[in-house]
Amino acid sequence: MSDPTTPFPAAEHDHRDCVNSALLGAERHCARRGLRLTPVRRRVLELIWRSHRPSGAYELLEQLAAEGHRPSPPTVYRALEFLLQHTLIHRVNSRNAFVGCSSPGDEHMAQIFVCDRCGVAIEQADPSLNRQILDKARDMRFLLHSQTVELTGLCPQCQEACDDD
Amino acid sequence: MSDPTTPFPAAEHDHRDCVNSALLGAERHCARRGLRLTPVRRRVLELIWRSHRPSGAYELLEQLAAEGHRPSPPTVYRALEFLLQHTLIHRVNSRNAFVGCSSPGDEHMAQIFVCDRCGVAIEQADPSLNRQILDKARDMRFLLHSQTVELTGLCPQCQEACDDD
DNA sequence: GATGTAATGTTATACTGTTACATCTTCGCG
DNA sequence: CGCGAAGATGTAACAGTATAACATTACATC
Repeated sequence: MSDPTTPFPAAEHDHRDCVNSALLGAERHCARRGLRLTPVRRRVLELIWRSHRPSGAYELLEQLAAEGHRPSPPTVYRALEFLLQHTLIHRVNSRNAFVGCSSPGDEHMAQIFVCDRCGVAIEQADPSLNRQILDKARDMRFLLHSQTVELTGLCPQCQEACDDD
Repeated sequence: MSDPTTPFPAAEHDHRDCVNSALLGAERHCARRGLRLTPVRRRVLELIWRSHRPSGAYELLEQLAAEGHRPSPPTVYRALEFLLQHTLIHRVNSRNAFVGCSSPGDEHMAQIFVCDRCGVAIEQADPSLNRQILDKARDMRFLLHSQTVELTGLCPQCQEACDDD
């Protein structure tokens, strides 16, 4: 059953839609800004979007190697840097991994919810939470540059699965 | 001038007080719970409290080595694990580093503000921010286990310093 | 003092990320 | 077109972070 009360993707969702819209969004964003979504960068983005689970850099390296490219770490890290810089992906600091950004190219404050069990990470940009953080920083006279807000726990699907055990 | 409007430690604050109260707090907490604050663990905690800047594991290793201990990575990581487990320190995920916890032994949701310029990290447990996060998780039917909230930017002191440049 | 558990020592290795420099592509421009 | 500058990729070596696996020692309890 799909559950509209949670942003977590249903197990049976059509993931091709996710990939397509992510790549389309990235292409549009790059085209508009004259950025070069080169084959490596595009491929890395595609690999990251294979699932909603954050991918590690060396995991991506292996996947590229399996396709015959056999790139070296800097190649992948450079692609990741580009994708990060232009907000096509997010870095999940608590896991040293990378996940597709759901509003590509749009610089924004976001929270990332990561499920301990299935590994799925989803992004939320909750306006009132963002506001609260900005207010708090202002109150502290802290000039905010960037934020890492990562919440880990169990997604709704995995809670049900655990109950069944 | 000390500024009561910010929780960032003033440059000229008496840091011995910080260290003493941290160690005292840790000792009390361990005593009450029958935990063993062994020499290594105590020493690592002390080293972390040398400053308000998060320390890396290998930085701690070097400092221990300078004292003649010459421990190996697992020793330090095990001490860190103990200190983390009992909330005597926090891990700063965005830096792979560790900072002293200001309410030792008390499990709590905290936000960490890290200054890009001076490196100082301070901890805040803002109740309304915590509430907001809990509410958000509840709305999403997400069962929250732990959180990483790290905000980077410029502390008040460093903002002034930058203005002078 | 024997015994079981917790803590530490030791070696090796896995995982994550970067430096430095060479080469190649792309693109604007004369 | 050809040239030069900037951008992107290739390559090799290495730096930084963390853990696995197993041996040994210290400690508490009986």
